[in-house]
This record gives sequence, structure tokens and C-alpha cells, in this order.
Amino acid sequence: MKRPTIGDIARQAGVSKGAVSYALNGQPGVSESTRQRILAIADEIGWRPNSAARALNGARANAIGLALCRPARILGMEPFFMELISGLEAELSARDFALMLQVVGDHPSEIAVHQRWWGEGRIDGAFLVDLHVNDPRVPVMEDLGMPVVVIGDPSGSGSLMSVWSDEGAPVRETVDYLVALGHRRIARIAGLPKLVHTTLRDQEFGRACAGLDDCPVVHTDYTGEQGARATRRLLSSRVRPTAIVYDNDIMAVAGLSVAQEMGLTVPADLSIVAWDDSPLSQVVRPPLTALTRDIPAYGAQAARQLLGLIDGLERGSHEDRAATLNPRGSTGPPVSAGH
Amino acid sequence: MKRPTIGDIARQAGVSKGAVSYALNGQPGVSESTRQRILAIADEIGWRPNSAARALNGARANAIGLALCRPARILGMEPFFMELISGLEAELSARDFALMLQVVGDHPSEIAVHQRWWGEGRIDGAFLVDLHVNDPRVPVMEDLGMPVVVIGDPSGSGSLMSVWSDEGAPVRETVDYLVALGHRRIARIAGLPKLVHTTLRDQEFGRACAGLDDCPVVHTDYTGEQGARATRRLLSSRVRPTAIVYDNDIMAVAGLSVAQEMGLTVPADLSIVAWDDSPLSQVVRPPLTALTRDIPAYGAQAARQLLGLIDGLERGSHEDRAATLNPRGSTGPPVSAGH
DNA sequence: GTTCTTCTTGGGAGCGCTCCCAACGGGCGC
DNA sequence: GCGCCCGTTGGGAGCGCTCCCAAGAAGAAC
Repeated sequence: MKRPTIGDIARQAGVSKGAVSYALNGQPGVSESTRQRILAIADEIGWRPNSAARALNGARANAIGLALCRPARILGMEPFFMELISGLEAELSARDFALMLQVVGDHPSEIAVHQRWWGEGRIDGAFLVDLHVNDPRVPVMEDLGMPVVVIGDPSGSGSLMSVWSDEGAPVRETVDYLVALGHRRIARIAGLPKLVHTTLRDQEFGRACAGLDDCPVVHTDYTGEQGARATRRLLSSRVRPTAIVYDNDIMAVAGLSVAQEMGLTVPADLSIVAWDDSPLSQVVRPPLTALTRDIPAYGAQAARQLLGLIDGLERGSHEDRAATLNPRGSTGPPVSAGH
Repeated sequence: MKRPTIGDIARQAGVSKGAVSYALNGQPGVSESTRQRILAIADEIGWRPNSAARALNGARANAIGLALCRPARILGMEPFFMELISGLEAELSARDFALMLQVVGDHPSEIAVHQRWWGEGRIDGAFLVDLHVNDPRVPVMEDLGMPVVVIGDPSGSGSLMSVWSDEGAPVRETVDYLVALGHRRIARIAGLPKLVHTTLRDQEFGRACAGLDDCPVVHTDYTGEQGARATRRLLSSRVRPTAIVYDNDIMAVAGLSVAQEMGLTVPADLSIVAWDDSPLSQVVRPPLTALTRDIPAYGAQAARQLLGLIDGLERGSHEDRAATLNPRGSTGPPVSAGH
């Protein structure tokens, strides 16, 4: 049950290996009639190119690396990654590129995995996600000379190409909207403070809230538990916020439960905004006002950029569309502000 | 910036390529002193094995294939897959196996992807998930001769090895529990009727409900929307059920919202059970009674089985632990049954 | 018919690695 | 001191493919 090789085809067709190679790759060098005959035989005996042999000749690996450095627990919970991956896939599979996926524990092992894959010729490029402030992966990847696309803000991605969306505008849009509704005390329950996009949102939030009353920011690890705890603490303070903006939908849903548990009505007593939309936000009562983004499209764009980079087309970084506010039932004027 | 090869090492060490190969692979054939010298040089010049060259000699690809045939939309929503993947990964990465992931649109293209990967020597084996009734992938994989582990019930996996958990016991446990609480009208909002595990649960549900009042089963596509719609329809019927068992947590959460929207109190007017637990079920009010399963452990077991199969160890299929009922606030005695 | 050009074809090197085979050399038994 | 065995080493074929090079054939121009 040995796999047929181009040698077998050549023998059957009565031509040389070279001719078969040209015919199979659509290259000039063989006549059309010979090509057809070779293709027919190849098809008949079920020939498949051996990627190893191709790779040995300096060809592409036709695979992209993605090492995810997140605890499995969080990974399983957040729709973001699966949506991102399906977006990446849509573009990659159209070009017959596979995705090499590996969950790693920390940055050093993520770096090691990338070095190994690249060194062994298993991948043609890689994505970097969840950019940290002063991310150690960036300088290593810059040195490695491997095509890399950072999915995150260019401020932290060094000389690497990045695909990002503006974090500032959605923050401003949200705060302005809440202020227009009459809110003066807006809190933000944020994600990991180490992440670049968290700090960017923090800064913009601080600026957008200038002139308002106390606008606290609490950092969490994105889990529902921490989102619930932070919410409980905020709502127990003497001057509780009338609106909370969450950094993901999981925490927003958890926060909604806590508010209802504490006897508050949403949105009358508390308005809630979730960053990143998902079916989850629409399924709870009231459905959550959310900052919606087309994550699969975002991933697809990143994949296009990386494939371009691999092809040697030197296009620059790409700014994707920013998230836009999608008001639903969880936001409204605060009862106290009866204007 | 060419990558060093064993030829370079051999030249520097003043030995032959053969000796280097033996030294690097920990095989007998070189003296310990030579081995050490070679390893030192290899380390110094940063040598990495070229996987393509290795694969060319019939070696492993050190990668496993997983083609997911689900719309991206559902994929992004269900925690199940990411948890499964992180479980697979935990075991695979420990053995330095990578996961080749590809999202495909239908079974024919999933089959094509597997054939290509296997034919091209890119993978050493593959997982099959979401087993359908009379699944067309099974006979193809049997013919292909590739190591495959089916993550699903052995009744549908032909001669392929499978890793599964009993679907019957959890159904019985759930129905018995609800009956003990006093419920007589229990409904089931199920997933896709094409899937093997759906039909198994359906059958068992039918048996377990024997002797009870009307116990309808509604099939959906696992989305929150369809779960909500099915719930609304059931609760609008003249004799509405006092308990609903959902096939995933997304639909259970959606169903909870619908019930509350319709002015029903959970669990007094309606008890809710979710199949497959996740933080989501614990975050809503009341927290959902759920059939809990350790999905990462399930995935890890599947990975172990597949790696064993690849190594030629012929262990049989493996039955994993069945899901167990984890009662929370969403179940209780129906108000009508004041016993 | 001859020469030149152009298209087609066969031959073969080389990619980096593994592994078989033969040669070499030192330690041992006699 | 001689021959033998075994541990060590060098040499080299071969994995399946790509691509360069040269040779052959066919057609055009004279």
C-alpha cells in the first residue's frame, strides 16, 4: 500500500520525472498533450504530493503557527478566540494553509514553540495575540526573521506588522453615550492590566471621563467570577456608579446577575455595556448594550496580511474597523437624573 | 542566514554525517565523548532538525489533524470545543505533537482535507468529532488506514477506535431527579437530530419518561435563538412542561431568559437543566442545574488513545466518565405539585 | 538540403536526514 | 605475537521532489 510517486507516473507515462514535475505543477516545459496524459495517470493512480519532499526543496510548509498563551479555562469561555480562529481559517484554508495550534503556559514556552516550528520548517509564519506591555515575544520574533503578524496595537508591536482596531473611539463613543443619557458616575471593569489594549482603553477612559464624578477602573482576569466580585464591590460602595462598562461579555453577564441579585433594576438603577458582542449578550434579560466588532473579519484580515507578507508583498500594518456601540436594553437614563 | 545542517556539524566536529545523526538521536553507534562533542557543537551553532527531511525518511509528522465541520458561528459560541481542544493540546504538546486545525464547510471537504493531510504526510492521525448517524467519514477513514480516534459513541464509529461517555445514565439520572421532585411533564430541547449522541439521548429520554405525562422533544441547531424559540413555543402550549432539559448551556440560558420574560419564576414555575456545564451556567440567576463533565480530561484521554494507536499499541476503545448531575438553583419542585 | 531557432524531453544533482555497510582499530584470549 | 571480536567511525545510497542543463526533434529561413 505504498504511495505512488512521480517516479511511478513517469514510468507509466514513459517520460522522465522532470517532465512529470512540470506537468503536475502547471509549469511550462511540457507540451499540452503530454501534460494531459500525465495528469490523467496521476489522477488514476491517486498520486498526492509529498509535502515533506516539497518542503525539502525550500518550498513552503503551507502552515501558520498560533501559540495561545492563555489558561485553558479562560480560552474555553471566551467566544473571541474561536471566532478569531474561524476568521483566520476562512482565509487560510482558501489558500490551502493549515493552522498549527498549540496552547502554551507562558511566554518563554510560546517563544520556544515558535522557534522550534520555524527552525524545523514547519510553518511559514505566525500570529502573535494578546500583546503585553513590553512584550518579550516581540524582540525575539524580530530577530527570528519569520513573517509575523501581531493581532494587536502597533504601539507595542515594534517593527512587526500588525492588524489592529482603534480602542479609543469605542471608549469615547460609549462614555459620551452614557453621559448623554445623564450618567455622571461611570465605572469600568477591565481585563488584565498587562495587556496593551487594556492600558489603551484605561487611558482613553480616563480622558473621556474628565469632568465627570468619580470613574473607577477595576482590573480582573476576564472571568465571570472576578467580574461578579468587582461588580458587587462597586455596587456596595456608598456612591455607587450608575453605569458600568465591562471589558468582555462574560463579565458583563456576571455583573448583570449581581445587580439583579442585589435588587437593582437594569437599566433604571444600573446601565451595563459589554465590550465584544456575542450571542450571550443578546440572550440575557435585558439584552446587553455592546461594543460590536466583526471578529471573524478581523481574523481574516490578519490572515490576509500574513499571507501577503509571506508572499513578499510588503504591505504595511492594517487598521481594522473599530468596534461600534450597539445599544440594547441594558442602558438607559439613570433614575436619579430625572431631566 | 542559512540554517545549519548536520553536514555543518560534521565538518566542525571532524566526523561524518552518519555519526552526527546517531549522536543527535541518542542512538548507539557513537562513543559518549564524540556524542558530547557533537551535541555541544549542535547547540552552539543552533542546529534544529528539519522536519521535512526527517519526514522524507518515513518519520512521523508529529502532528494530528482535526477538521471541524461546524459553522463558525456555533463554534465561537460553544465552550465545548475550546475546552476539548485545550484537553487534546495538554496531552499532545507534552509529546511534542502539534494540532493541525481546519474549519470546513461539510463532510465531503472534511474528508478531502484528511485525505490530503494524510496523503501528503502532514499528519500521523486524526480525530473525528460530531459523529453523524451513518456518518460518511467513517468508511473513508477505515479505508484510508490512518490512525483515527472517534470522539463519540462506538455505535456509530464502525471499526474505528472511539472515546465516548455514556449518554444514557445522565438522561436517566436527570429524569429520575426531576420525577422525584414531583415533575410529570418534562420536555427536552435537543440538538441536531443528525448527531449520534442526540439520537441516543432521545431514545433514553423516551424510555426514562415512560409512564409520565407528555414529554415532548424539540430539535434545534444548538443556537440560543432556536433554544429561545423552542422554549417559547413549549411554554405557550396549553399544558406547559414544568421542567425542560436542554442539550447545551447556551440554549438553557436562552430558555431561562424566555421563561422570566414570560413572567414565570425559575424554578417554581419551571425547572431548567443544562447539558454541559460552563461558567455561563453559573453566572445567570438562578444558576443552572447542569450535567457536568470534565471535557478537557475527555480530550486528553482521546489524545492518549490516538498517540497509543500511532505507536502501535492496540488498546481498545475507552469509555470516559459519564456526565453527572450538578443541582443548582434552577431546579426544584413544581408549584402545582404541593406534596 | 543545410543551418539556425525554438519547443520539448531526458538526465541528474541536490535538498537534510536516516540507516545500512564496510573499514578501521584497540583490547582480549590463545 | 597472532588472530578475533566488538565498539566506533566514514562512506554513501536513498527518501520524493524541484529545477537546471543539455540533447533531441521539429519547424522556419535561406
